[in-house]
Amino acid sequence: MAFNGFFLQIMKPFFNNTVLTSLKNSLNLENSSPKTLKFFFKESFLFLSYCLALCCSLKTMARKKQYNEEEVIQKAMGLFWRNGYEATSVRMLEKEMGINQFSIYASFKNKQGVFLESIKYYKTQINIIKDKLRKSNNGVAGIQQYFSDFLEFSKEGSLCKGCLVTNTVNEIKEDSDEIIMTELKKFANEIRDLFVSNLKQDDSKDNTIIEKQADYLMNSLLGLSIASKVFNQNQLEDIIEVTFLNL
Amino acid sequence: MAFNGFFLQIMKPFFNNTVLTSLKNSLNLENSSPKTLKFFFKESFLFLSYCLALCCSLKTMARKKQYNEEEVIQKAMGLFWRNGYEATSVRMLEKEMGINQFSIYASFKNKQGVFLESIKYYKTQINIIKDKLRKSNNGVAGIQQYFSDFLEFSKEGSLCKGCLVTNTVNEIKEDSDEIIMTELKKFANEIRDLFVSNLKQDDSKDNTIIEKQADYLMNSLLGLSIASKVFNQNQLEDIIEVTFLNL
DNA sequence: TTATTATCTAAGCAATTGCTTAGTTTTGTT
DNA sequence: AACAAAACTAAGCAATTGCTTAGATAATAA
Repeated sequence: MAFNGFFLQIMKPFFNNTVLTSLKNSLNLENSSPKTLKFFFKESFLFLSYCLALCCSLKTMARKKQYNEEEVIQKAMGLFWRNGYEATSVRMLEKEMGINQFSIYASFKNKQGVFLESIKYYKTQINIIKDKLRKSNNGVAGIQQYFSDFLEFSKEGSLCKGCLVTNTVNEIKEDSDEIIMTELKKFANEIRDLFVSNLKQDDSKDNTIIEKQADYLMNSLLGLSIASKVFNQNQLEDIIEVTFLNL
Repeated sequence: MAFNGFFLQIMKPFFNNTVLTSLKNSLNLENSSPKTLKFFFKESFLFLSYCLALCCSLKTMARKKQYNEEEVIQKAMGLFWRNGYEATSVRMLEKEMGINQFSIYASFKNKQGVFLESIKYYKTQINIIKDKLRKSNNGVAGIQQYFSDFLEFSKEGSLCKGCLVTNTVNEIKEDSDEIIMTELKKFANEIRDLFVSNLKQDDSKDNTIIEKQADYLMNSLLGLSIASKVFNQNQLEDIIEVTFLNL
């Protein structure tokens, strides 16, 4: 039996639009807002009965999703990268992603959700140069190449956008968005671990030196993220050169 | 003849409140908004006659200013430093500075004016450690001490606020506030020049090396501004130590 | 052709923002 | 005590913000 308009009409008085959409898309309540969860438990009996009815609905959807989520997230990531998190409004996202606000909220729940998906996409892209470093097995020279690759990666035409993660860490306050902060710190630690791994390829370095040098390299990378917006290409290359003189 | 309510009443229909306040405080039209200037020129005849009357007003003000501008700017600077420029609303400034919004606009013209005054004050404070570096005549070791002094300077209790200038550079987009960007770049160049000056105390360095090392040090300082918010004290000290191994 | 869902459109909401207004209160001078 | 200006208070404005609603339209399967 198909999930039909009759059931939807009956459920409407109990759930708002985005909840209904969520219900249709998935029964996964993970990350639902407390308000939504509270409402769900409050109407648990009715909810259960409708879920039963929903589970009976086996027919494929009449209309397939038209926009590709990865494509629109890529566009959103670009905007966040150029503008920063706070200065990017949902209306700007709507224009850049090419889908309307309702679809944004239906697919990603809220602005933060769009941003977190953008960070995930950013990770897949920067993984290209991280994998290059991982596979190079080239110790410090590999890390130096990573720095150059990173500068190339952060360019958009003549515009240098720095690192999306570093930009955002410096922009939002820790207490204002813990989820985002946690993700960003995780990301930074992954890069640091990679540096440690490559530094360990030099048997002459003991662990204390390696930890210090890893922090030193992270600091330089943080600096480059900002410097890339202010210094010219020659200066940036010189900075990398001097950075690696004694490693 | 005193500047009295009669003149003020007559001028009121031609000027808004903040212009009237400005008129009373000063005849300096520098940095007046184009709208204000246009209005001034538009009513130049009337304006000139009132200026004449104003110039005749020799009596001292009945009531002295009660709040100290430097004190309130110091408080504003602290807020901008902790929160960032955009995340600091005028209502928050009002609370922190302890004066009402009208007085803020009367004294500083707009939010940007408050921020620019805050940057000026920030400069007077960081000049303490810049002067220490300038007078130390201690080459690279003096610069290293400056790094440590900077970390101490950026602390507020256990909170590390980074560099007010670096924070803001990373937060606002270049095209969104040119006046602020210009001030911030000027500030950075002053510090770089100081580094160059100290590096030159080592006769063995030629100019090319010095320019490279100055950029390298600026990059490290930019990095520290962010790192100071994330890394612990030992890590920061290690970063500085490793940074100066290359010089 | 009909049913169903995806996606859109237009409008709206409450809160926040930078800034202004008009009148009131406070304070210091005469 | 009166006068004059500083500073305050309360309210307001237009624009922007994140997010929601209700109905309409488009696209696909049956």
